[in-house]
Amino acid sequence: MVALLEQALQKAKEAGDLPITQMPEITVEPPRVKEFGDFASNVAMLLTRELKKPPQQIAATIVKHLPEDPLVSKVEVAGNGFINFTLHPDWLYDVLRDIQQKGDAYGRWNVGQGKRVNVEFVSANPNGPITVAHGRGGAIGDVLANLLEAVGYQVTREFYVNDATNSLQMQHFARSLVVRYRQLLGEDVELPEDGYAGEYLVDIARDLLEKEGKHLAEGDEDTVIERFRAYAEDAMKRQQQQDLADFGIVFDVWFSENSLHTGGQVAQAIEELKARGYAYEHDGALWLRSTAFGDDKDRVLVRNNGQPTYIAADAAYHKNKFERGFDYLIDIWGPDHHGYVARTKAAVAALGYPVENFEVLIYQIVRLFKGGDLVRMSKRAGNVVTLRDVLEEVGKDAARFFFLMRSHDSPLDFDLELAKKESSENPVYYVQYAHARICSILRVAGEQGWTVPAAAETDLSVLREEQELALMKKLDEFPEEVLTSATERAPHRLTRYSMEVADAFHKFYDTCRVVSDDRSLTQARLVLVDATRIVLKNVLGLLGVTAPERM
RNA sequence: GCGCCCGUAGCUCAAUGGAUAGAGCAUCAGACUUCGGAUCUGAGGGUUGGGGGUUCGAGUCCCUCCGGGCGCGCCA
Repeated sequence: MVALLEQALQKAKEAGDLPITQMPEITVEPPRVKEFGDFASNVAMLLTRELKKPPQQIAATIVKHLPEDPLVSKVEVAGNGFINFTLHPDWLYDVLRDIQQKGDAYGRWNVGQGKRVNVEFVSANPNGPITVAHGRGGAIGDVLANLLEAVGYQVTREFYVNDATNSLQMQHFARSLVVRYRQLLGEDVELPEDGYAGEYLVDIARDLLEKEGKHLAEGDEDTVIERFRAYAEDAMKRQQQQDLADFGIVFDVWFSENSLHTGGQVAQAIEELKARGYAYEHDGALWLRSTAFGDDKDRVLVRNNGQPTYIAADAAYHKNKFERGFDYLIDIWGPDHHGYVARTKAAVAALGYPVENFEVLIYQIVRLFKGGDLVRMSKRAGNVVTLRDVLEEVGKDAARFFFLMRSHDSPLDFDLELAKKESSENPVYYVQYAHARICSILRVAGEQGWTVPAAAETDLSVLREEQELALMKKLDEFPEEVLTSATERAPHRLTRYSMEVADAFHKFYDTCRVVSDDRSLTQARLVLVDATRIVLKNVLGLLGVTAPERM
């Protein structure tokens, strides 16, 4: 279609009908309203400025020069200048053949050409369980990673562990654990003011007591704190790994912040920043000149007590990622971190790395609802709802799907009651049901001796019902949808698309019987139904949601 | 005060600068002697927060105002 339009423009130009100097970027898209045909192009409008003529007139000229094509059955110029193409249904039959031939690979691209992308997400501190908020970041990151792989990138999923032993948080965390441990021993001690009130610490303390005995809190304070810190952190990390695995996320790399400190990489990054002239001494501290790269103020790299700050470690971390050979870095952060985007980008730029290859995606908050009621959460009070709570309540599939029903930059209301419902109100069931229903049809067909025939050898031209054509068009959109979702960093588009496919299928099912006495119609519909199954399986696969054969 | 995100149907949200702004839920009215009714059909419902601008065309881009969320540490 694009090629046809290009030829038409070229011919019109040569004929002197359209004196254009520069070829416009020609795009073709399915129109909103199906009466306008199968594909539409807005080239004529794009040329109005240069040609100073109304778009309809330009469109008419283009159409006059449009070469004949056996696939195109009708070309019309709309009143506003759109050029609308109606195609012979044959092109849709090619879509089915394409799907059947490619199978799992239908929807995949190679635009990434094997370039390496590091997607860093979740990165929860090792001082508490994975929460629902992390769950959202997890779903976004994991599915974005799937999408990038699908379009041809080589992706590494990475979790940054904020395990710097000297951080205040980890110190408070360790102290709180010591208190819980002593309480279990019957001592009358209370949590410090900045302590962690969560029940999970009691569980860890109990575990510690059982496995290591009751003498762990003896000895000088620093030794005790460090002992408990190391134990708690390890236990926490294992639990996080398990929770995420149960959520369907397996990281390739768990990167330790502490290793940057102990390995000298933080110090090295600081030296490099100094050498490049982007670090300076002031008030006894060392500052990063982040304002040189658009930040509102400069940031402290090394405190006046000699301790490096978080941003120093982050500079070293991103430098490390580029040094590991990644072409692109994508960080996925929670809403409370958006203030750190500018300074982190500044650090990357100051170190001389291509900042345009470093993206940060900020997702917005998650509010949990139970029926109509908001579930209140507060980390300080220790009543955080964990990802595990949600998984136990609604299951992995519903959880992942729900986290991806909204754009990442829109707040998300997660209704636990709805996610649990086994009815059409629940979109994840709606989509899975479509898949199970297809499998059921194929089973029944199989029992009657039918198999899905090779599409290339099947007469598909009997597929003429409106619902059949609509379904095929929807299946045709899949590869484009994958590409857009990946490049726009919009994994949530997949949930919507999956619902549209399910919708188109259910409408087809309602009007068209697959297995019938009509041999050629049955064969053609088996191809269509199986192609739908493949697309549903592929899109659910990208979402990390199972495609059940029975429900 | 400054920065980021958001404001679209009763509710929750979609919509590479394109045509008559779409879904789901909710509400109301309908449809199975059939391969899975966890389904389908239909109806009502809108000044896209207000006002300016950019252009062939703006929910989308720019300015401004209003409203909401979050962040503004030598914490991570």
